Amino acid sequence: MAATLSDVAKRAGVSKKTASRVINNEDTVAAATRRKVLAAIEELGYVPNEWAQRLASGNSRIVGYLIGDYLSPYSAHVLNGLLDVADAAGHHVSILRIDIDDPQQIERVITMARLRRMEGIVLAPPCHSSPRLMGALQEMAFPFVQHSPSDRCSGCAWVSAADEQGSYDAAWHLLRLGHRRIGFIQGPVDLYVSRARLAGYKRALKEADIAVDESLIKPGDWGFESGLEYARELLSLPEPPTAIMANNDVPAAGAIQAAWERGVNCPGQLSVVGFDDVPLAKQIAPPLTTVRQPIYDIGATMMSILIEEIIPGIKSNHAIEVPTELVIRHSTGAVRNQQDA
Amino acid sequence: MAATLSDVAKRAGVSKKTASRVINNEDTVAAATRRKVLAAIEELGYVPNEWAQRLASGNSRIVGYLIGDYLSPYSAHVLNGLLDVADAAGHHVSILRIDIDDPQQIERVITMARLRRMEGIVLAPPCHSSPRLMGALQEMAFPFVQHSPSDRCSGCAWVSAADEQGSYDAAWHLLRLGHRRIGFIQGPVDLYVSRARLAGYKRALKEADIAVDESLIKPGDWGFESGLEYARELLSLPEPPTAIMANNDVPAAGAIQAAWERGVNCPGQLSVVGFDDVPLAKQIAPPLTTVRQPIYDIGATMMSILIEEIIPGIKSNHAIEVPTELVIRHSTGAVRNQQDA
DNA sequence: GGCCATAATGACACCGGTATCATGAGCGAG
DNA sequence: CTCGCTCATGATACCGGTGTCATTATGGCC
Repeated sequence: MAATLSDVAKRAGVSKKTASRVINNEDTVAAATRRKVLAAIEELGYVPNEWAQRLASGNSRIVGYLIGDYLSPYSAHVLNGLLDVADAAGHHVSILRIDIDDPQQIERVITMARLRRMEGIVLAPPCHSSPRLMGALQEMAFPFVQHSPSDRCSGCAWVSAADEQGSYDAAWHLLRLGHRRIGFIQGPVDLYVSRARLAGYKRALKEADIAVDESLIKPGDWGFESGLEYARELLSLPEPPTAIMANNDVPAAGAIQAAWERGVNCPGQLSVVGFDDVPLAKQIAPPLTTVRQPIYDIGATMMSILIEEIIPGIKSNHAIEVPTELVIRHSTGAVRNQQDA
Repeated sequence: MAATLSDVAKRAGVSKKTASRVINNEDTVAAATRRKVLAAIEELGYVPNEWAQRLASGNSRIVGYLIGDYLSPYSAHVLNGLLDVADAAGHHVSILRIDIDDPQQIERVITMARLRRMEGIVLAPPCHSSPRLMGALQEMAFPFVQHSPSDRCSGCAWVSAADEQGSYDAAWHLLRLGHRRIGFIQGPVDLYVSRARLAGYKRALKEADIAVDESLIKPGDWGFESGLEYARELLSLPEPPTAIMANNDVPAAGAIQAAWERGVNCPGQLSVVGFDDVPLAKQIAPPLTTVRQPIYDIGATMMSILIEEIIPGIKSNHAIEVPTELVIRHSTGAVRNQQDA
């Protein structure tokens, strides 16, 4: 059906190899020959078969993007960055979705990676909380980059936002507005980012000479429901916080909804700060003050270092922390006097 | 490095073809032989090379997902459905992102599809508004499914939500609450879905004996900003609407924010209805009344019919409309008497 | 004019599988 | 015992490219 390299070669009156040289822009082809081959390609509408090329040349140029569960808006945005860089470099991105808690699925990842002859993998956050998976990958010497570091894997490559600093900045923003009781809704506590962001919050409080009140710190799972639920709990406290920081914009939106539910004005009576700056942040009312991570850039950077350095085995420092930026919108305001509240 | 089929065959003392038979579960292999081969596979840790299999067998099992611009939260959710079905069927999904307005990009799509030997393509909404692309695909007899129909392509396969009916239901919900002036923010007017949803709105108004006031109908582009902007315009009208329907949840959130900006209470003074029921819908305050589309299922259905019927060339009716469901949350309420407003 | 370096090209094996068809073994029937 | 048939298996070509290395043509130099 489709024209093959042999067809092109025959038509141009050259060997397969010479036709191949033209396609790959090798420089040892005479100008006249090149023209003949290009003409044949044009006439036949030839398009090479990538899979045959990859098989023959021995490099698959396929990288995996491993995400726990489903593709979220957040990971979709990371994926945009991954895809742009991968496309430009002629690499494919194969999406692997797994349930990280199921040990069998980890086998499946390894199998898929080998089945598809992937050359490397990008790991989305919850994935590198699995010691089994990390162990298996390291044992196989399988190239990978993590999105955010993990303490189980020292020396591993990662790209991450400056979580601790970002959280610290957000906390100081609230402190400067006069808030003294600041609630904190964490993400999954076994994740590095959750702990880093909590650490930033605590560092800021310490600098401001405010004792950490553990009753104001709640766990969470990055979901909307957890933000909603824990914010309700915080607002029900005998002495509720005047501000809530969430580890992520989605639970921050939950906190705003919790305030709305009971008629607590935001930012009048409750300030809320998120983290990430996903599209949601500016789509809610009030628009959310949040710590912007360059999500797209993190994706692009991970793919760059994976393709350019890690897969070729170039040694370099693959721990990249990118700065965050506090984006002040309308969900935060000066703390009111008690009688106003 | 990795064991090949030849290695397995050698170790098991059989021919490559027999080893291949075992791998593909062909039934003409003696039980004893099968055991030997399986043992060899186990010992060598053999995993077949999918690309070699695909090259040799002549079917690539690759399908494309073509989206305009970037992967949005909405298309990411469609993709989840696509991926689940594709994975189960052993197919790969290759994401193609293009700028639909650039004619050169259309060439690129065709080239990529041929380069990667894709067997079919799923087209996300804005893509089938390009007559050039559709023409090229039809001319090549390239298998594809559209997400939502397009009038430029009669007889083409598509899967879509019941847009007209969903919009009609939403409009009646508002009518029953007593609303007589209902603003409408459309999506891109050249898209089928935009027109279908507008048609449902008009049908409901007609049934309720309400004349369509064109000043209440605004265009839009599915973006948040357009919802915000057009809602501002609607609220600035001398006789503003008491409710706004948007073609999509994102601009509906924009409408809610526009109301918030000027202190218009939602749903007290303004009801807002969206469309799609993306996660955003329940993450805003007030939670959005919207028309739920089974987004994931639409993705899954598109992939199913593409793989099972369209690529094999089985004739059947590939125009599938899936029902929508009105989800009533808190952004809609009974219209108030004028003096309250 | 003869020699050698260099540029251009082709023959052929190979990547890791599958498909076709021939062949040999085993077995029941005549 | 032999024929004919089915079942299991293997030899070999092939998918559509790339890599290696040998070969041929060309040109510069002594």
